[in-house]
Amino acid sequence: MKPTRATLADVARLAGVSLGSASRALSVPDQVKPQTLANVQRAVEQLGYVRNGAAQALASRKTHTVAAIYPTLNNPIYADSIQALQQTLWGYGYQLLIASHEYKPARELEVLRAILERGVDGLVLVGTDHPPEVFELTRQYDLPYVLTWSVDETQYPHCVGFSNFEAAYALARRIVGFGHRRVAMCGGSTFGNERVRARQAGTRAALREAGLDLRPEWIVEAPFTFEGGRQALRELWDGEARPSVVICGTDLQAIGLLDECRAKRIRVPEDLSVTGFDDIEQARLTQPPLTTVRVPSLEIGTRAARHLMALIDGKDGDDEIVLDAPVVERGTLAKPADLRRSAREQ
Amino acid sequence: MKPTRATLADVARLAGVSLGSASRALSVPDQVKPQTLANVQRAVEQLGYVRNGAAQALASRKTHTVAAIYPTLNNPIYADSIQALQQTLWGYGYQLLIASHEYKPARELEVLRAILERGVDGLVLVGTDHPPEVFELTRQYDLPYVLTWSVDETQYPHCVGFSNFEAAYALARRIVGFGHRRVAMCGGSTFGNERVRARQAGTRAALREAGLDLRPEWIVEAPFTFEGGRQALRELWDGEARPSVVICGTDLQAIGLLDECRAKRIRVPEDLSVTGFDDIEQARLTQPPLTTVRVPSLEIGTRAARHLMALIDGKDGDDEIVLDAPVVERGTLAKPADLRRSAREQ
DNA sequence: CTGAAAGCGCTAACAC
DNA sequence: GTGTTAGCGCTTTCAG
Repeated sequence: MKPTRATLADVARLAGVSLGSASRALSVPDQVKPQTLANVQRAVEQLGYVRNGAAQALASRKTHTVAAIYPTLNNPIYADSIQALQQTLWGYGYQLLIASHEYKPARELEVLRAILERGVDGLVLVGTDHPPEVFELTRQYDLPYVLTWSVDETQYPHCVGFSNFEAAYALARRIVGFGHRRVAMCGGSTFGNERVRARQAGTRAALREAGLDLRPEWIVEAPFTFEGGRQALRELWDGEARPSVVICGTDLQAIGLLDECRAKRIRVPEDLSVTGFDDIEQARLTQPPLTTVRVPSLEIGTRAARHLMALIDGKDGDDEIVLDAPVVERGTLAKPADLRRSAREQ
Repeated sequence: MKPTRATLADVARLAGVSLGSASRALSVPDQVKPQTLANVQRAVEQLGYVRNGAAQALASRKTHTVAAIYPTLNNPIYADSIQALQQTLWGYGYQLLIASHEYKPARELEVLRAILERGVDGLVLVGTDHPPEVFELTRQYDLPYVLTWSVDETQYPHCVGFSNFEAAYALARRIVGFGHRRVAMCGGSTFGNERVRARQAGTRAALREAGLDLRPEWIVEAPFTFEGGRQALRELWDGEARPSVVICGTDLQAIGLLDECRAKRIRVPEDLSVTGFDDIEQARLTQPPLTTVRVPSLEIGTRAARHLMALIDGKDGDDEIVLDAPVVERGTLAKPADLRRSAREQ
C-alpha cells in the first residue's frame, strides 16, 4: 500500500544523487554520467516513479499537450483526422485534448478559454474563419497554432489544408462539362465558415465561365448530416423548378440525399446528379457510388501535428502546406436527362 | 503588449486584497464578502487574468481533466460516445483527453502511463478486459475510473454499458427463430476483448438451445472495418460449405460485407442473411436496411461522464448501470432460402 | 471573513 | 557533470 506517490526527491535520495541530477537524468539523459543515469533509472524502477505533470508544467511552462477544436466529431472525416493527429502527436510525446464547437463560433471561444486555462503548448483549429477573440487570445498567450482544412481567405502562414475554392471550382467545371445547367447547392451555413463560402465562390466562378449562375432558391442551407441531405432534397424537389444536379457540402449530406432520392424514386444519375465532398469511406458504397472530392484528412492530421511540433520548437518551419483535393468521379454524376435524350436522337 | 501573463498576485494587489482572498474569491465565492468579491472580479477583468491550470493542479491536486481511452476513433459508435462524453464533461467544467489503442492491449498500457504522467482526475475505459497493469496503475494512483460498453466478465461496480452476452443471445434467438441452421460469425479478435467473447458465448448459448453449434471454420476473425467485412465474406463464400447467415461484430463489417455481396451478386436476404451490431446511422441506409443491435452509445457517454463525476466527488454513487441493447429488425435478416422454398411448396 | 505563510513537485540557473 | 537553490502560480492550513 503506497500512502503517497514517490517524488523526484525520493528517487534522488534512493539513487544517491542530487535532485538536479535526477531531473536531468530524466529529461536530458546524455548530460549525466552513465553511472548516475543507471542509478536513477534503477531508483525510478524500484519506486514506480512517474513524473508529476503539473509540477513539470509549472516549472518548465510546457504541458506536452496540445488541443484541437473541431466543428464536430460526428463526421468521419474529422474522426480520421483526429486519429492521425493523435498518433503523430503521440510519437512526439504529446497528448491531445479535444473539443468540438458544433459550428457555433461563440462556443469555440468558450472552449478555447477553458483550454487556455488548463494550459496547452499548441492549438489546432479547423478552418481559417474564427471569432477575432480567438486570434487575440492565441496572441496574448503566445500560443502556437495551426489552421487546418482550408487555405482560403487567410494570410496566416501556418495552414495545413487545401483550397476549397479550387476544389469546388474543379468539381463545378466537371459538372458543367457534363452539360448541366440547372445547378443546386446543398451546403451549410456560411457563418464563421470560410470553407462553405470558398466552395460557393469556386462553384460560382466555374458556372460563370459557362454563362451560368446559381439561383438563390437553389442554394439550400442544411445541417452537415444525413438528415440535412434528405431535407435539402425535399426542399429542392418541391420547388417550382428542379435542378439537374445538386452539389453537396459533405458526403454525409450527399448520402442522405441519395437515400431520399431512393425513397422518392428519383433515379440517380438519370433524373438527378449528385456530388459529395470529403470522400469518406462510405462514399463508394452508395448505389451508384458517389462522385465527390477527396479530402486528405489523414494527411491533414499528420502534417498539422508535425507542423505544430515545429512551431512549438521555435522552428518556424515551412509555410502553408497546400494539399491536393482532387475530384473523384464515380457514378452519381452524369449527363442530365435532356442531353441524354438529344444525344440519343442524333 | 503584455510581456507576461497576470498572476493571481497581480489580481490581489490590484484588488487591494490578499492572495488568499483572491484565490477564494475565484474558487469559493460565497466565502468572501461581496465587496471583496466584486473587487477581485473587477481586477480579473481589468487584467484579463486567467488561472494557471498547472499551478492550480499542483497545489490542489485536481486537474479538472479526465481521460478516455478508446479502442479506435474510426467507428462512428465511438465518435458518438466521445461527443456525448465531452459535452457532459464540459457541463461539469472538465476537459477530455482522448487516446486510442487500436485494439492493442500493450498500447493501452503505454497510453495510460503517459496520461497518468500528465495527470487526470478520472478515467474512462472501454470494455472490462484490460491488462492487469492497467488496474494496478489505477489503484496505485487512486484514480477513479469507469468501464464502459460492457458489463460482461467483471465484478467491477462502476460499469456503464450493456450485456453483450444478452444482446448477442437475443439476436441469435431471432436468427434461429427464422430457421437458420448454418450460422457464421464475423467478429474481431477475442484477445483483450471481452465483448467479442461475450457475444460469441451469447450466440452459442442461443444456438445450443436450438441444437446447433458454431462450426469453427465459420468463425472468422476480421478487422472491425468495411474491409474486414468484405474479407470475411470472401472467406466464408469460398469455403466448402456456405452459411445461411453471418452475424457481424459491428455494423461497419456488416456494411462492408453487404457491399461485397453486391459485388458477388449474392442476394440479401434471399441467398444470405446478415446482421450487424451497433446500429450506426448508416445501418438504415443499406439496401436492404441492416438488421442489427442498437447500442446506446450516446447514453453510455453521458452516463459514464456523470458517473465518473460522482466518483471523483467521492460520492460512490449507484453501481453498474446496465442499459438496454435491443435487436432492431430491418431487412437483412429473413428466412433462409431452403425454408422459403419449402414454405412455398406447401 | 481575511491575511500570512508554507508548500505542491519539478526545472533551471548558477556555482563548483 | 553535479549539487544547490530559487522559484513556477496557486491552494490551503492556520491564526486572527
